[in-house]
Amino acid sequence: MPKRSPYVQSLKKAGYRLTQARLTVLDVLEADHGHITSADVLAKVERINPAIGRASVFRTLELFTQLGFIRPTYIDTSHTPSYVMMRGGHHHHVICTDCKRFFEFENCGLEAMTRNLQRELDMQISGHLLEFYGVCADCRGEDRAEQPS
Amino acid sequence: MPKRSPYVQSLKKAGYRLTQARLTVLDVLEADHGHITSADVLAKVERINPAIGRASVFRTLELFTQLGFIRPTYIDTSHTPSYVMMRGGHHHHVICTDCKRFFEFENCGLEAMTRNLQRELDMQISGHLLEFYGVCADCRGEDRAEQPS
DNA sequence: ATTTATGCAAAACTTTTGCATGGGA
DNA sequence: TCCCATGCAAAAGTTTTGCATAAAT
Repeated sequence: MPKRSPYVQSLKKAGYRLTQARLTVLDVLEADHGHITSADVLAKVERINPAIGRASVFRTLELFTQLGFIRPTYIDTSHTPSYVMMRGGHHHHVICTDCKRFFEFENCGLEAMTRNLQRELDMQISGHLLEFYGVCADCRGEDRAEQPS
Repeated sequence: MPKRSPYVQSLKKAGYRLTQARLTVLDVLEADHGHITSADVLAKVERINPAIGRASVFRTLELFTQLGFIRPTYIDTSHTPSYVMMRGGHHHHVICTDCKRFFEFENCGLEAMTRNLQRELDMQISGHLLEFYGVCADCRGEDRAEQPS
C-alpha cells in the first residue's frame, strides 16, 4: 500500500527523505484534520511509534510549516500552538472565543483579493489563513442563564 | 493629559483598573502598531518601567487578548507569539514567508461573509484575522540571483 | 556508499503559579 | 477603606541544540 498523500509527493519532490518521523507526523496531522496542538502531535506520535524522538517531531513541524503544509495558530490563549492544515494553500475557520470550538468552511471568496494584492504589492501569494472570532449559540445561551439580573 | 486611547476607555468600562502595568503594555503595543513579539513587549516594558514584573506583562497580554484588543499569531516560525492589534475587531496583513516583512491593509471586503456566517452558524461574530502568505519582490529577486543554473 | 535525518539528553527559553503586599477606585 | 492586581521567585512547560549513529536513497 503505497503512500499517496499529496504531501508525501511534495516532500519527495522537494528532495526530502520519507522518514518514519515525517510520515508518522503527517499521519497524525491528517487524522485530526489538522487542528491539533504541538503537545497532542507529540503525544500521538509517541503512542504510534515510541522510537520517534521529540526533537524530530518539532523539526518535522517546522519543516512542514516552511513547506506550507501547515500553519501554527492560536486556537485558545494557551501558549502552545495549534497547527492547521493548509489544504490547497488556504484555511478558514470560525472560532468560538468562549468554548474554543471551531467550524471550518471552504469558500472564502478571496481569489479576487489575492490577485489584487499580488498586483498591488508585487508579491507572489501562495496562500492565506482566515479566522473569524465569535460566540456560538450554545455559549450565548449559557451566558444569558449565568447573568441573573 | 488624560489617556484617550479607546482601549483605555474599554478597560475602564469593563471594570478593570487602570494600572501601570496595563497602561504601559498598551503604550508599547500602540507604539509598535501592534506587530510585536511577547519577548519584545517584555523588553520594552522593562525599559520603560523596570518595576513592572514579567508576570504582569503576561497577565496583561492575556487580558487584552480576552478583551479582543490584540490577537497572538505566528509571524515567523519562532515559537514566541507576535501580537497584532485588532483595531475595530479585525486585522489584515500579507507576510513575506522569506524575509518575514509584512504589509498591513485595511479593506478586506469581508462584511458580507461575516453576515453570512453569522446567519448560517448562528454565531455572534466580533472580528477576524486575515493573513496572506507570499514572497515579496525583493526576495524573489534574491532567490533568482542565488540560483545560478 | 553517501549523506541526510535521527534520537538522546541536556540546555535554553517562555510562561505560569502562589502568596504576601501595594496601589487604584 | 477595600480588594483587585501586582511583584517576586520558583516551578512548570515547551522548544532547541550538539553530536554520534541510524536509515533513506
